[in-house]
Amino acid sequence: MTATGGAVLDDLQARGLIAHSTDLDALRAQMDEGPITYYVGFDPTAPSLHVGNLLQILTARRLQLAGHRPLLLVGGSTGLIGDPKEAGERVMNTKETVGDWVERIRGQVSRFVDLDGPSAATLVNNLDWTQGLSTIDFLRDIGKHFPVNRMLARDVVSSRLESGISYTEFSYVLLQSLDYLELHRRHGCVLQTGGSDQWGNITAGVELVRRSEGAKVHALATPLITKADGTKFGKTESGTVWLDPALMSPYAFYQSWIQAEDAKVGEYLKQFTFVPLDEIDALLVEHVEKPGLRLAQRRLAAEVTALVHGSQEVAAAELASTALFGRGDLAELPESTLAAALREAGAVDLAVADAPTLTDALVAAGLVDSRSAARRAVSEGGAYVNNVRAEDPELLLADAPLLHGSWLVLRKGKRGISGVFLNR
RNA sequence: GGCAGGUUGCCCGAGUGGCCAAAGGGAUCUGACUGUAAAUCAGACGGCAACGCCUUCAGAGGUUCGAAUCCUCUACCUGCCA
Repeated sequence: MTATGGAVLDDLQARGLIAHSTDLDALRAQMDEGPITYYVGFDPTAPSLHVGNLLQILTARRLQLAGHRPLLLVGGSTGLIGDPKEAGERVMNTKETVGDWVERIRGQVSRFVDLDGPSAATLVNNLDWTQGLSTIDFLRDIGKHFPVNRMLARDVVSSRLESGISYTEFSYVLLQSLDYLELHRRHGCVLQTGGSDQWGNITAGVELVRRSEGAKVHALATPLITKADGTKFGKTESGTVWLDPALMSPYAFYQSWIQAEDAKVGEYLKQFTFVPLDEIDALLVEHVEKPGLRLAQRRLAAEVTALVHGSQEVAAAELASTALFGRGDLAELPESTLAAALREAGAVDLAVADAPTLTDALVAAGLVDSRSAARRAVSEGGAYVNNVRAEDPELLLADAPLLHGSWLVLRKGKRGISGVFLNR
């Protein structure tokens, strides 16, 4: 944890955070000589960062804790262009939208690092050096270093040649490479980190710095985080796991980690938390003995939620989770606890006057997409009221056994929970 | 510019006049088992005032008692020839 200099690379490696790298020994030697400056970039493609980005922020934080200086780049210009992805051409967002997202993401990113002190982080925006750049200068100074035959050979690009790729996206790699060059010139940056999906862009930058400055700079890529079945991590049934509490409640965020698979929970603990490795190993031993207790998942959820939302939110999420998923009788929970738990998990207010039925409530709570789906859930035995399986989709909520006179706990399946507050 | 083929539900992909809300697979959801895990097995999977009705098969129009299926135009994609 307190590794400094180049030893931090051992920690990264032990945590399974290095999937690709340039010359690691040379990097280590340079880090041992003194603090280095490194950068990681985030493109504003959404109003918030997600857990995939979190891994990058935390990796940057680990390096900072080891005494190195982070440059956190939010891509005001690259976000306007769009990194080519296999799925196809990206939707172009307006400059206003991207500008707004840049601000939000700068705010998110800066919470995870120290902005003061000897290894203070600096926030940078690549709009600063692309705004005034003329096309002619760009093509002469940057473009000249990029052989099109090699650009075409890159996996993402070649996979897009069939389906089509715009010149805009094709050019993206030049901009990201330019970022590295600029940061090298302006800040002496000698390391870029990022996800393995960025490896091509990152090494292109390394190459550009070498060609135009004759300098040897470095790169590290974290692995693609996957679930046990090999699919991409960071999605729940409801979509992306966002860091912004406005887009995903801390409770839902906590839940997404609680549901981590046994086969993966150890990896996640190493990659997404600062818990010392020996402590993680000890925890995993315990977890293997008593997997049913889900100790590893609980610790993981608590640690990551604390990093992103703070320990107060962890307490609230834990309280809500224990209350709603615990073995105890819901009716025995004090009203304040129950209400707090349900407000945390998400609750809807319905009026007795509207004579809402179970079907209405399932829809209103967003547990199902349609009334058909609500009826289906009931007929499949997948709908529960106060943890008791419901039989009748037309059940009037007013006739249900209300907790403390006005609350119901609605559940669909194993994990979908919502509260209903019935107004009289 | 010419010729040929294609555009189907979340994705892939059958279907070429009625038996089609549309095969099959994937994803997803639910149940059983269990631990808010995985694997396995089973079921579901357009909507609704629901044994019926409504809206879907790129878009618009047409033929027909009846179209995803036939015709016309438009848009986009692919291959072959210039």
